[in-house]
Amino acid sequence: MISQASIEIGLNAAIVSVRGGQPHILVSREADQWDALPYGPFTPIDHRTLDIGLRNWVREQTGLELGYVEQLYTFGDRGRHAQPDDTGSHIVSVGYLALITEDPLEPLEGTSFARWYGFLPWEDWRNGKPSILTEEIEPRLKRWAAQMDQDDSHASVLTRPERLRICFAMDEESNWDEEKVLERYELLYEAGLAAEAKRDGHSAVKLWDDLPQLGRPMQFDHRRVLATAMSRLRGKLKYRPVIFELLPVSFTLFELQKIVEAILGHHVHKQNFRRLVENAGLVEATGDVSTQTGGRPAKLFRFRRDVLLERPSIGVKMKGG
Amino acid sequence: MISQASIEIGLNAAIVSVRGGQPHILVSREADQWDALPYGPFTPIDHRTLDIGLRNWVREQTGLELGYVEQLYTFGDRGRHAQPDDTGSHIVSVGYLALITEDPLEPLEGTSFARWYGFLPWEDWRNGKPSILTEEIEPRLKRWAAQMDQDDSHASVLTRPERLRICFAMDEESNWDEEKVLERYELLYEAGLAAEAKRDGHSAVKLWDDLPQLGRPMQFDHRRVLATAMSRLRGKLKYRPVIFELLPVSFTLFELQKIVEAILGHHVHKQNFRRLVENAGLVEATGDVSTQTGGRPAKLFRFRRDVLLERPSIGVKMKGG
DNA sequence: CCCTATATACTCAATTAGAGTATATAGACA
DNA sequence: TGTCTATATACTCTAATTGAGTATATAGGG
Repeated sequence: MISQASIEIGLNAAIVSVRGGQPHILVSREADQWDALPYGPFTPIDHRTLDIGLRNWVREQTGLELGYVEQLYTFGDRGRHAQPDDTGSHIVSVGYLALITEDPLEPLEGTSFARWYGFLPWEDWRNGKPSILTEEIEPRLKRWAAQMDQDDSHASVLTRPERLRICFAMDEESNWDEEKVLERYELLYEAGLAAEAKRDGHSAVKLWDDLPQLGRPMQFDHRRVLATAMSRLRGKLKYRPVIFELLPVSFTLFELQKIVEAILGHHVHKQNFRRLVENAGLVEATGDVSTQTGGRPAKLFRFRRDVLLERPSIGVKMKGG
Repeated sequence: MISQASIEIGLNAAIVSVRGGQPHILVSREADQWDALPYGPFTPIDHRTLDIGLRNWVREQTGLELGYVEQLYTFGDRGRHAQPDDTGSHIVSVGYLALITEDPLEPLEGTSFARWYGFLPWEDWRNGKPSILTEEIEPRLKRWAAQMDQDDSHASVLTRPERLRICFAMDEESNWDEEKVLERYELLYEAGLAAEAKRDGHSAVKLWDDLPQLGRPMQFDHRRVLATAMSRLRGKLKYRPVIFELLPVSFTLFELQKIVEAILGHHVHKQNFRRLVENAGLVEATGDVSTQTGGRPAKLFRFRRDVLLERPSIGVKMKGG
């Protein structure tokens, strides 16, 4: 009698915090289950806007008070494993990115912080090219690109080798683009190399029999949300001063640099980084110094809130070094 | 007996096309009603993803086959006039941006193309600073900034004068930031200067009695979606070659420039624009020339699709001139 | 007092961006 | 035919930005 199944709106948040030089996200972890992002339904009765709804259940569920929050994307095929005969309610999920500082209070029972490069290990180039790329991913992607079935020859304007080149820099001239996190994950999913693809019954998985775990999988489409968050944050860093949402009120320039590197997944040129940050007027000295650095004491800085009033585009653009 | 009202997902699209030097959007227009964006519900039974759903009902409703499509934002307070006692279904709306070329076929009955600067006239600086700013908007915004009520003294980290400075460049040093389209519309709404604010019973409207129409209003929150689309497109132009989605297969560099200027809302330096576009390898000469230009014949170019395989970030960054 | 580790300052070349001048080639029209 | 006008296209110049490197400063540890 009902012409369409009911729809539910799910909000899930990638809540990012850098601790001990590693970016982490808040996950709910249960035995024998993949990790999941904090998730809550949107109830328009209680909350006027999506943002308010998100802040509320995050507070209830984790005890955290979110500061910076940004909507990422709305996915209609949550988990991608809704079957055609599925009569239950359909879930549309709205992904969010939230940033918090290395935090005083521990999250509540059932949730914990997990390293985000545990889920997407090929994204961390701080110690050189990750071996998982050379040893596991690239050989399989090459096989997948060579094997061209009719099924999706029309699926894209680009061929599979071209897509590998763009997303994974799989030839000599190409450069690894740190912002293509989502594109890389989607491509791995499509090639059947993400455990979620197997769960969803994706056809490409039949190519592989002894597939190792390529990054920790997550429930539903949460790894996709995480990849979206990483893409967005890596991009936004370069033209908005969002990085300071991850830092304490006062910090040394080297601490700032380490946080930036943790997010970008590669090193930056130290001297140029200092120049950029200081010339852009992003920070001001507090007058204090930190002697905890192991060498000459470092001046402490704070974020200059006035930059919000100044130039429209400002951030920490910087390529490797 | 039901603990929450049912939720409906609405998809609406800002379908942009430049015709005769003016950007237009497709609207459905009825007598005695404000214009609305093409709107359709998302039915997960029929369409696996939101994008597919969008393309489908746009085809049915307007006869258009969309090419480039990009999700903008998901709003939970659609129309913002849902009352607390509203027992009907709640609508979450997902905004989309779509780009089509100046089109051969006319849209179906009931829909038509409307100039987007008709809705947001203060955004078009191609003929200098719009008079609506100096004569209507700025004096009222100054009054609104000066009048500080307790209601929202805590609403923002920035004061009202600071926000005016950032969004509307309302002092000597500040520059108009063409990408802040959404922020400007939101501020006008908040100041009670958008007709939609009056419709929604916003308290700030009581400041004004003889308020002229500041841009054509739209139904629901559609002018907000349009502003989001304009912001996104103006930004994206600068680092992705999306502009070509609005152009025919072959074009002169001046035609390309005119389209860019139409979107950005200001003029660019002609010689530098040429240099940028050619050096970036965005286009290649077709070998033909166009004598329709009124002066020396102009070489015709086409978009070089190979750029998609090359540099990760490429577009037409260019400030006024 | 030297060694090491980090902080901070400064230099230099290559590239890019903003603004302007100069030249080329069509049609219109005297 | 020649000149005017309008547009197209090429080139110059300067300032700012970026990528990469060298040099110097100041702490603690042995």
